[in-house]
Amino acid sequence: MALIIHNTLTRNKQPFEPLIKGKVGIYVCGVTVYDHSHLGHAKSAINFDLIVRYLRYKGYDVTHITNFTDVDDKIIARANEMGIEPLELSRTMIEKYHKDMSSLKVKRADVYPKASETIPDMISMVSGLIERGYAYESNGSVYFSVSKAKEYGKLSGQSLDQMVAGARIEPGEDKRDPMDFALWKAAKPGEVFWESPWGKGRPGWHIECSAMCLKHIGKTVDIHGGGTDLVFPHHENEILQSEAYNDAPYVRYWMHNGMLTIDSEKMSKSLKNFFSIEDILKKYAPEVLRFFILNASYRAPLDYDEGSLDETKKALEKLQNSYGSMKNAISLASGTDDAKALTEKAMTDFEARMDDDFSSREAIAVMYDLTREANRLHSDGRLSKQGAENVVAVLDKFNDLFDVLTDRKTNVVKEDNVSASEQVSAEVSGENLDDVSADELADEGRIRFWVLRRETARKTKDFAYADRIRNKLAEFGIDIQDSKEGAVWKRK
RNA sequence: GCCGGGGUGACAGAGCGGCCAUGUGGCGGACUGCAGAUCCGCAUACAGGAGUUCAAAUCUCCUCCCCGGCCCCA
Repeated sequence: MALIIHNTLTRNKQPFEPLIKGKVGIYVCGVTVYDHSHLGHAKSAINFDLIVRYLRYKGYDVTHITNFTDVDDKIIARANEMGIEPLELSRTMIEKYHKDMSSLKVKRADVYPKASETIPDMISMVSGLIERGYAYESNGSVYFSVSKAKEYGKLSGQSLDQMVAGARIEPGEDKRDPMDFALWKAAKPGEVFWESPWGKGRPGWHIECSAMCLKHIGKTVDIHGGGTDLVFPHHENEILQSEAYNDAPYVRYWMHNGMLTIDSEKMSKSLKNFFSIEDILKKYAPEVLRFFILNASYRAPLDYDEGSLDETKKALEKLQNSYGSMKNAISLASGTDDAKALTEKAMTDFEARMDDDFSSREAIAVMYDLTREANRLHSDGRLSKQGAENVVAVLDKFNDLFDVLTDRKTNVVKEDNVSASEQVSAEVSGENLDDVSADELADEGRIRFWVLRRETARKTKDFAYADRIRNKLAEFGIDIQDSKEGAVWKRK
């Protein structure tokens, strides 16, 4: 089936056709690095992580670019407060960003261009725009003249007339028209600056993305992504600059992720209602966070509140449990059903959902359907070893994209994998349960020993003792569950 | 004010013309020594009003409410 993508430009879903067959150039707006990343940034990164992974899954040769804005008013202001150089601050924050994202298992982009390293490209673009009559210099700054633009507002639906009503010129700006925007800003005393044909200064915000797209992908990029908050004016202005400079369509598909909200309000640094990724990961596994984000539509706003991650954690455990039990069943199942009918349907449905604008939540629903059916086969004793393998293979494919299941080891203690000596020692040994220590249980053999003792106790209907063993091991984070295939233990 | 996106069962969140979403929670049942896991079943769901249609949560119009953007922002 063919992939369709929702394009902000047309506000419709369209079949995806890259400029060059088989290749995709995707540019995703990155962050302004003046502070730690929060959950909202994680949402954007994880949404696009899945999109890129799925494009690769579909066989496209993908070039993924994400920028860092490391030259900006807020960075300068923060650095001044801290008494350090702006680029030093941004360098630290970039490192932190990479660290956070890798702890969330976000795959790296192919290139992370920085504004500070793209200055010459921006300068030549600005010069070109002046030459072509789209921009003008004024007191050391350069502005893009919106009155020269042919199609103002085609992405956001804004019209110039309406915008002009509310716009005003800030003191110290030298614009001819209030809606004009800065391509290059003359340096104020004491600020970082670069030399340019217009004197000392630094680039405006919008120009960096245009320059980076051109440099790393080309005149036309297949997919340009970012948060919905960037649609206007950032992306709108990028279109104006790039199309004026390149004489080519700038972007084929605009993709915008919905904002993460907290108690229904947008999470943002300025509102001070954010949670840093680092803090959240102290309480929850990265898989839980990924699942929370992927278990929703990338385009819709996603509301976070106190209980959402706890609920997500339970929901994910359901899949994880099935994954674990299917893995065990590969060696232990005894039925004859190879589950082919299930797994083939699951794969078809899964891809159909993902092909429909990366509907991850629906794709997840398909996985729940699959595991429910597989669990039923398994508990009815109908699932074969091959069947378990087939189910695991599908879940692994799913997981290559979503990265939410872990290979956490579960261990089955069952008659036919227990040696005679283990059995004897479990029966005759008189060791004291109260002396059990974490050190002892570091040895899996000792865990098996206690699990076997418990089995023996259960056989002789000494349930009080069996329960004491289970409770004792639980104190050390070892969870024992009885199943038809024997006792299963795992470290929590 | 202008431009977008929404209002779905206890809750979270899909679907966008006819058929079961899915998950969490609740209740009942199966299995089990117990626990857990798993399975099965149950619950006045589609903001309100009018219309189109054989058929509407899904299309059209109106009303009400929420969120985002319009300075920076994923």
